[in-house]
Amino acid sequence: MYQIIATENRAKRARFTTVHGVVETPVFMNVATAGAIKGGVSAKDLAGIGTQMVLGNTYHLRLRPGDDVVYRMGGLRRMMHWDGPVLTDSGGFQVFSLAARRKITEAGVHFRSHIDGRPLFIGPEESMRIQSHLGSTVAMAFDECPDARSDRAYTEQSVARTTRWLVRCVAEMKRLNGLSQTVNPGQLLFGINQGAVFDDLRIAHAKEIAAMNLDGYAVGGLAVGETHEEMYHILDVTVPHLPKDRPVYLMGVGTPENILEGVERGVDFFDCVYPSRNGRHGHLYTGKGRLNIKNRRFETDPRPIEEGCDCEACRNYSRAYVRHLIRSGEALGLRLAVMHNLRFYNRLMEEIRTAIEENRFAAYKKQKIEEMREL
RNA sequence: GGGUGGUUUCCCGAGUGGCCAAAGGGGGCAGACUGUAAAUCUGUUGUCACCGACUUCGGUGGUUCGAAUCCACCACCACCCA
Repeated sequence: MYQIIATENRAKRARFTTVHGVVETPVFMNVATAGAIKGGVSAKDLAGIGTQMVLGNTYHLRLRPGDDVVYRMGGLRRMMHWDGPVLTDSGGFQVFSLAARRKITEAGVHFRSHIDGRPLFIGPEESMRIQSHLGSTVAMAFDECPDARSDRAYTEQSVARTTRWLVRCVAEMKRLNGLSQTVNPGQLLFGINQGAVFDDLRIAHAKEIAAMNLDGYAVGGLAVGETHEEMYHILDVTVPHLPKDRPVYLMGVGTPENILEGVERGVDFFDCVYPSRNGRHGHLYTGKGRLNIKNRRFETDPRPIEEGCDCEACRNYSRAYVRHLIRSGEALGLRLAVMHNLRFYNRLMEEIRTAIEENRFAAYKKQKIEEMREL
């Protein structure tokens, strides 16, 4: 159930109620592709930093440990000991990121495993079955995420195929949810809008999938090579054509600024590898901008990563220590850095929600973006 | 005391007459990363007045048009024999 609590222009503050818990939006989902936040952060750690929802991946979990294994272990949520809602991506993004190792057909996509090269086929039905096995709260439709620079002809036929795949996803999910032995009754399905940077294709596709009465709608195929201006423009023209009474999810995005811009354009859900990956690489977020903790200037910096942050790293350790740990390849360094970044993102979303409730999001956003450029 | 091998740019380590400011690795410095093939990848790492010049390969002297590379002596280091 999706309930809008407050709005400010197109920005929405909403509540998404699922069988696995309530999600207050706008929300940033923490990315746990293979069933864990990379960098040594556990589900229990997430509970302590305000994470509401995590994301897992069909392709990765299918390969290892296998969705049948996850199923036998009681589903991804139980296996990773996460009580809250989980969204699983469909493998659609891997059609893009593993472009060199796959072949697309009408039936689906033939991959070669990035782990051992073995063949793997995922089509709409397979993706739904795997996600059902994983026991996620929200399953994503199996789509193709084309490169932002794809030409119009390719994009047109790609979007048309993604739509045909969506019809099959809906049918298969309906079948799975209707089985008496179903793994997780009531699993939700989000559709995905595509169309690269072509306004008319985006709009036509949005209208087409909006009519399919899905549980939520994602805008995919963004932040894959186009400029920020193009991404914001696509949101401007696309989101208004998605159902007002369903959550909107901007897939894979993004930077704190991208998120603020997305919220302003009506987005509820975000996810991105940035906080975890950048954390592992020593790029730490603060309200005044991003700092590369590996830089020499932090060698003897006694301050916490960010003054006033309540994460484990900032409450207990200096920048100098975190710098040393990261540079030394210590697991603790990765963990502290990732925890800090996730806490930063979670806190940003908390502030955004409050700002919308208090009808001052526009001012908050403007000030936040300015402050984040101070470093 | 005798013998053999060695001493290369921050470190390790290639290089045995010109294509060498000198491979490669490490370390250092900086950058990239957006539904995670990513604890990964890229650039850079003698000096400068930097499309060119200068200084450098233990030290000094020599051979040569030309030396990190050849010769002599010296200084250290390693191992072996007394």
